[in-house]
Amino acid sequence: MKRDKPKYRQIIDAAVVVFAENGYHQAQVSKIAKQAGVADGTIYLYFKSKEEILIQMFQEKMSVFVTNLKEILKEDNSAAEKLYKMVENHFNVLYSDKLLATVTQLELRQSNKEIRLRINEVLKEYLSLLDEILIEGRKNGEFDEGMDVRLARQMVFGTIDETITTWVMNDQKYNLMDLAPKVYKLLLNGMRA
Amino acid sequence: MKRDKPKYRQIIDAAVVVFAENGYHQAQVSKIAKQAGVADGTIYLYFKSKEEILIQMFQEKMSVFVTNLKEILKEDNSAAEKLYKMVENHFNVLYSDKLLATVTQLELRQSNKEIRLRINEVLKEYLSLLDEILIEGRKNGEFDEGMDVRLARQMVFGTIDETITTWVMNDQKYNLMDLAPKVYKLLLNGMRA
Amino acid sequence: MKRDKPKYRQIIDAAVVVFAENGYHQAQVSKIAKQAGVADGTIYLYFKSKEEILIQMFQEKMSVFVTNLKEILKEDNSAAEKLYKMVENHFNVLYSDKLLATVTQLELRQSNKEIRLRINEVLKEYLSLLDEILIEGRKNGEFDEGMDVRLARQMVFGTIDETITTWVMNDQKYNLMDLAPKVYKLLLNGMRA
Amino acid sequence: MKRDKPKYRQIIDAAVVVFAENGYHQAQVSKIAKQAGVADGTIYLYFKSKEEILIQMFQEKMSVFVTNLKEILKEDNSAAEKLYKMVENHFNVLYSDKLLATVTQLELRQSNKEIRLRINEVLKEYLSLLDEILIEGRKNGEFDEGMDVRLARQMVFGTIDETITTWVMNDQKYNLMDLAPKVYKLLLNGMRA
DNA sequence: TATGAATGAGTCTTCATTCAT
DNA sequence: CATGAATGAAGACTCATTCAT
Repeated sequence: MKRDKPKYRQIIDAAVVVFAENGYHQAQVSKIAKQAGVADGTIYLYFKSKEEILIQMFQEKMSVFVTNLKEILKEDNSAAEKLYKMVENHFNVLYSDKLLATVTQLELRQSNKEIRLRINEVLKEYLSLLDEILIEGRKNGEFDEGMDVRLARQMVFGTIDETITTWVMNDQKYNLMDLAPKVYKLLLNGMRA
Repeated sequence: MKRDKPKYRQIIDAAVVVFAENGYHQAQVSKIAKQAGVADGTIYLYFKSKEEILIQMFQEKMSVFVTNLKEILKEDNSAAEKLYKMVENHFNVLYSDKLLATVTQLELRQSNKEIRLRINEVLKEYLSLLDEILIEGRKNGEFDEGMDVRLARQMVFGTIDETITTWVMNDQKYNLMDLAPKVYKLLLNGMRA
Repeated sequence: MKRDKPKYRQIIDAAVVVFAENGYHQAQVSKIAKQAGVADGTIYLYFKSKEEILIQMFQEKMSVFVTNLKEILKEDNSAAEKLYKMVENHFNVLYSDKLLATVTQLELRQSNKEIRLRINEVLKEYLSLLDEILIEGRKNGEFDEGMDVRLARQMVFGTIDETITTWVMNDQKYNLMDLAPKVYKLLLNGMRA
Repeated sequence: MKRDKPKYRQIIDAAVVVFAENGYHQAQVSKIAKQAGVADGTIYLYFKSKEEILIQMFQEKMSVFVTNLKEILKEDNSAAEKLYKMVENHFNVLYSDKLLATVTQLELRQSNKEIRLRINEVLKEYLSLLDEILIEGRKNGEFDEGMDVRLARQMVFGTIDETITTWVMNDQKYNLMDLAPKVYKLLLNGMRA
């Protein structure tokens, strides 16, 4: 399996650094290769194209969000508590890896429509897990029974996303983690019965 | 004044079409010129660069949002009602001009960081007006007095933005306007005292 | 006659300024028009093309050299004295009009081969007058009777030209006129019997 | 070292041909690439820009003049003999490579001021060696002790340059080498004590 | 005569990808 | 597996010239 080989990881990690430091359009394959310590051509032994690096990088990194969220879902907590942990986790992953935050919130979005559609595919699993929380909360009366799950999910994700993007655009100069409880409270109110 | 000349408008309108149909990076200046019915060089009599077309187009179109929102603020209504009208207006403007919706939600974001910073400048006026609603509602007790206005604004804008982007990504195949009251209700709950 | 109309002169004078200040390749027709205080299109009522401005400008300015040199030839002096006055005049004209010096020594030479051939045509009259001095001097024994007039002319003109070009390239920071007697002496020696 | 690779030389040689045949402004990079038998992009693996080709080409070719002149200076000859050999060498190098003569005397000068300043830098070494001859001759009494070396150098170089340029402009239709002794004699007279 | 808005041909350079070694 | 030299397609922008007014 290619993904387990050390060069595969080297390249993915190099891509995060190069995208964060140079922006999407200045992230040439040769820069990524240099950062990874391999030859340009070697990239193509592991990835079909430059776009593929981007997508696989996103998949790799998203898997952390998904893995963590699955753990959160397994715990014996209320839907509200799960929601809180989900928000906190989302903030925490990007707060802990500021390069990654820059890449996901800014640079990645400069890719073309087709890539972003594929990125959205990757996001879907994460959003489904979020839906599970929302459905559970609606069923057990924590959230409003008339709540539209799809819209609620868009509110949760849209709010989180906007909050983090603003933080990144402001050069990450305030403490993102301080916002987690406040964002949670706002969102919870929105959905409460 | 260049902005009042017919060719200026022709080019702006052509740019919306070409950006929507081809995406930012496939929107060659020659395509825009052809769509506008002018020579390539004519573009540069009205715009300093291709990027400038994008920014000016955004400014022109954003001014509709701002103008409408200013009207809404003048009316003698509760903050909640103003919020409702704001959401409805935002949805309506993009629902009424589906090409524009594609451009603002998808294509515009492919531009580089610098352009997006300038676009954000334009957005600021709109977001300030939104803040006015939120502050008014907080003051008169409609919204929670402990509410963080900046976060609330990010929730409102983030939710609206995510909702519309999802609609565009789904090829605008459902009726966006149906979502306005529901989105409003979710947001209002979030902020209610 | 077009040459007598005021706009013709305005444009020629503007061209000297614009060529000197911006260099040949940055001397756009629109800049010349602006400097001359006329519309772009007006240029083409007086000149067939941009190249034509250059050539006519050179002709106009060269005529000063020629007129002065004709006066010098008429005077009742030895060939050596005429040569001295010729050198002095050449230096003086360009020393007195530093913009013109920049144009003739640097900017004009950036034009293409065809233009420079036409400029050389204009130079020919001047060089023929120089030949007259050389032939006279050779005939009356002032200069070496075995002297090749064409080569001697190339020495005289080449030396003058190189001297002035060096002065211009050094930002005209020393006094060109001080060099006239020394250059004359060098050249005279070269040709003396 | 890039300069030792065969493609580097191929491109330099192709550039001489293309510049000579088409002139500076009609010497498109794609023409040079075609003439060199490489892809357009390959040019940029060896040269930073089109201008850089010009400058490096000039440096490569000028080095022949300088190398030869250094040899001449080493020989145990009078300053006058060295001057003669210098003139002869200068004529001979360009007489032997008529394409190069066209490029140095005509096409190179069409480049902009900045490039010509860099070209002048390259010339300086050559002119310093010429100065050595002149100073030596002045010291040992061969040349006039009151001679201004800078002016004498400008006479020597200006005369040579003008002679060769005239020869090139006349389509190199007479034998340049025949002029060497005559030019030498003229110059020597100019400087003789 | 004079204007100046409009035209559209023309080119350097970048960089993702390939392939001979 | 790994290399990195070579490829070549693609596009924003300038500016001399025209022509309707």
